[in-house]
This record gives sequence, C-alpha cells and structure tokens, in this order.
Amino acid sequence: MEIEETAAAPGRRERKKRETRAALTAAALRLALEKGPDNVTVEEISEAADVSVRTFFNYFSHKEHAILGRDPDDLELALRRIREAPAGESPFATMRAIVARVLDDLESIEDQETALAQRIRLITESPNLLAQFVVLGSEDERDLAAALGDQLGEPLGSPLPALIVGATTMAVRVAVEQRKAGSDRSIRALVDEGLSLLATGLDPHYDPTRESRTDQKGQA
Amino acid sequence: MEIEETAAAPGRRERKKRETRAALTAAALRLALEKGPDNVTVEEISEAADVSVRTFFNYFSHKEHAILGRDPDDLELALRRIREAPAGESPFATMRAIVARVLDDLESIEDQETALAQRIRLITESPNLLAQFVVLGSEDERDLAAALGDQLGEPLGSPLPALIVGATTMAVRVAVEQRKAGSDRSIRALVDEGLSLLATGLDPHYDPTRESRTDQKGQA
DNA sequence: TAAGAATTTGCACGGACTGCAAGTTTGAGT
DNA sequence: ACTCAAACTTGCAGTCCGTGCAAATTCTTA
Repeated sequence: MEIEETAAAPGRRERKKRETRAALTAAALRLALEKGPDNVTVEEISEAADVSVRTFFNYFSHKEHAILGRDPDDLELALRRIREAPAGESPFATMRAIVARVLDDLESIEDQETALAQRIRLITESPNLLAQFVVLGSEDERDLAAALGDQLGEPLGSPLPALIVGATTMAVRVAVEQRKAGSDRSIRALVDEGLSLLATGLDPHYDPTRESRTDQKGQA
Repeated sequence: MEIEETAAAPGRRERKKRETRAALTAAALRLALEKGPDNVTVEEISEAADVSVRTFFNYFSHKEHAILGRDPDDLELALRRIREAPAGESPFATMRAIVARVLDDLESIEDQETALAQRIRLITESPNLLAQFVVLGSEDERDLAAALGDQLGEPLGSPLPALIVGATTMAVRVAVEQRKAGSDRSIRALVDEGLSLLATGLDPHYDPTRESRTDQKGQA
C-alpha cells in the first residue's frame, strides 16, 4: 500500500509511478494557475491526470502538496553540496552557494516561466499554499541544518547551523516579498543584500554585556 | 454580520462577544491538550463553549485559529514599544526587548503552565497548527517590519526591517526547537545566544566582493 | 416601546480526506 | 507459460471542515 519514494531497479512499475506523480503535479500546477489555487478541486486534478481521486491521495496527503510538487532530488543535491563543501568554506558561504544555484535555475530561461517561478507566484498569492510550503520546507531545513552541523563538526546542539539555514531561507523570503511589494531590483540582488547583512551582523552596535532580561534597565 | 474586533463603548453586546471568544479559545485549548489538536472537532469546541457550530465560524475562520487564540493586544503592545523606542536604540535592540518581554511572560509563573507555553507545545506537535501559526505570524511580522522601518526613517523598501523582524522570530523558533531536541539550557539563554549571533554576523570571514553567481569560481 | 442594527442559529451544500475491501497489474520463481 | 504474492488502483461509505443563506433572536438607541 505504501508508495516507495526512491527508484530501485526501474522496472515498469517504478516508471509508471513516476509518470503518475508527474502527471498529477503537472495537472495540479496548470489548474492552479488557471483557476486560482483555492478553486481547484482534487477531483479536477485527478480527472486531468486520469486517475481516481482515491489514487491522488495515495500520492499526496494534501491538495497543496501536489501543487507544490517538490522534487526530493533537489534536497538531495543540496545535501551533497554541503557534504562536499571545499575545506575551509564557511557554512554560511555554503548555503549562499546553494541559494545561488537555485537562483540560476530560476533565471535560466529568460522570461520563459519556470515551474519554480510559477509556484513562487502561487505561494505568494495563497496563504493556504504558503502554510503547507512552510511545513514541507521546515522538514528540509532540519535536514540541511543537521548536515551543515555535521560537516563542520560543530558541537552537537549548537544553534549555529539551524540559524544559518533559517536565516538563508528567510533572506530569500524577504527578497521575494520585496519584489512583490514593487521593488524593481533583481531577486538575486535583493537576496545578496539580505545575505550580506546577515553575514556581517544586523546590529552594528551590539552590546553583548546587555542581556535580555527586562528588569535590567527600563520596562518596555 | 461582521464581528467587530475592537472595543468601543463596552456595552452588553461588546462584553458578550468577548466572553464568547474567550470561552471558545479556552475550550479549544483545553480540548486540544486533552485529545490532541487533530482529534478535536469544531462541534466539541462549540458544544463546550455552549454556542452553535455556525457561531464558532463567525469568530474563527479555522479550527486552528481558536486553538492558537492569539490576543490582538499583544501585537498592539509590540507596535507601541517600537514607536516609543528610546532615541538611539538600534532596531535590533528594540526587537530584542520585545522578545524579552514575551519571555518574561513565559516564565512568569514558575512550573505553572501558562496558556502560551501550552500553545507552544501544541504547535511543535502538530504540523497543522504550525502551518496556521505561520500564516498568522507572517501578518504580524509585516506590521512589525513596517513599524520598525517607519521608526528609523529607513529608506522605503529597505530589507533591513523585515530581516530584523524575521531573524528575531527565527531565533525564537530555533531556540524552541533546541529545547524540544533535548537541550537543558533555558529558553532565554538559547534565544540570547541566537540573537547575539545574528547581531554580530553569521559569517566571520564574509567576503563582500564575492557575489552569488555560480559561474564565479566553481560549479557546485 | 418600536425601529433598526448586530448576532446567533439551523439548514443545506460542496469539498477534503480516511479506512476498508475488493479489483487489477506487475515482478519473480518455477 | 503458470502461479502466486506483493504492489497499486479503485469505489464506497463515512467524518469533518467551512460557507452561503435566511429566519430567529438580542441589543441599542431614538
């Protein structure tokens, strides 16, 4: 009953599963663009992919998962990039490289809308999609942070890896929002600016002696 | 048909609405703790609060909103803190002060579980709740970032305020995850460490001349 | 107290998702 | 080729979420 995620010996079975999954995400994305993500029904998607509704739910636990249709290989790629990071590269730089890679992909086909670009647009327009995207993303972030911490032999339980991963995705998120808000600078430029701010510190006059207790000086 | 959010001249009507809302969130939280957030039905909650199911949906658009039951006053408080920030205080320090305030609240009653603490626990256990929490939270973040940018007369469209707000909430999120992962340091200590890392920079050897293009040096 | 506005409620839907049990297809051994 | 078991698909019944509508009901105010 369980549908395997990984490719074994690609027989007919394996191939068909991949095709079905691809057909479902393609149909889901297309319909979401046409009618708005919240006006698409699972029935329509299944119909378009020519499978039963019940089968849809064998592949995706939520409608949103089909629309987001993330590729597990992407995560795998990022993880490998981390593990194979050049000696001496700072973890932050590693993450920056991974983001750069995604941005390349995003811009690879000029004006030609990438599936990724379309999905980003949908996410910014549907709170529902955003929510599920964050949930899926946070799983990935956990893996990335673990790999990053592993890579630099950081003492276990250090917050640094998680902070770096979280900060990176946040920089991307903020950049996307800025575009949406009307900035005419490129996504890449916006992301770069955000990352450099995060790299060099958000508070130029930070005073480490001052702790966070409210009773130190004045109440709020 | 619309249910007003703000208190005007607190007549009987206004009072009853507040009571109903409070009863619903209280019932929702209690039941979620008892049976697990995903096993509670709206019907049960409404029943416990002694209103009809339909009325429940007049107050909350999702079941999760009732369980999260955030208080609009909290946001208002934070916004005021921003607007009344001492001259010369860095925006990052302002956010840190706001977080400190929340942490005080979290620890105010020793061992006695505060509603906030219970909600945090539920959120970490239910992806569903997490998703809705993020949606609600991102609205607040927008407001906070706007206020922050406004406060320091930052050029409009600067990413700095949004980054600071986002980074702060991320530091809290990471701290909570660390606790969940078994750290025995206090939430406050974990948050402080995260914030100080963000304040002073995540990459000690950051090289601003290197841009994010992949074709600069080596492919991934 | 009567008009009028704000709330509550029941009802009827449409749509998401799940468990179950019966089909159908595929891979492997013989 | 034949057979069997595992993997996958499907229909069905059922629960729950969330919404539009219109009829009560309750509050406010003149």
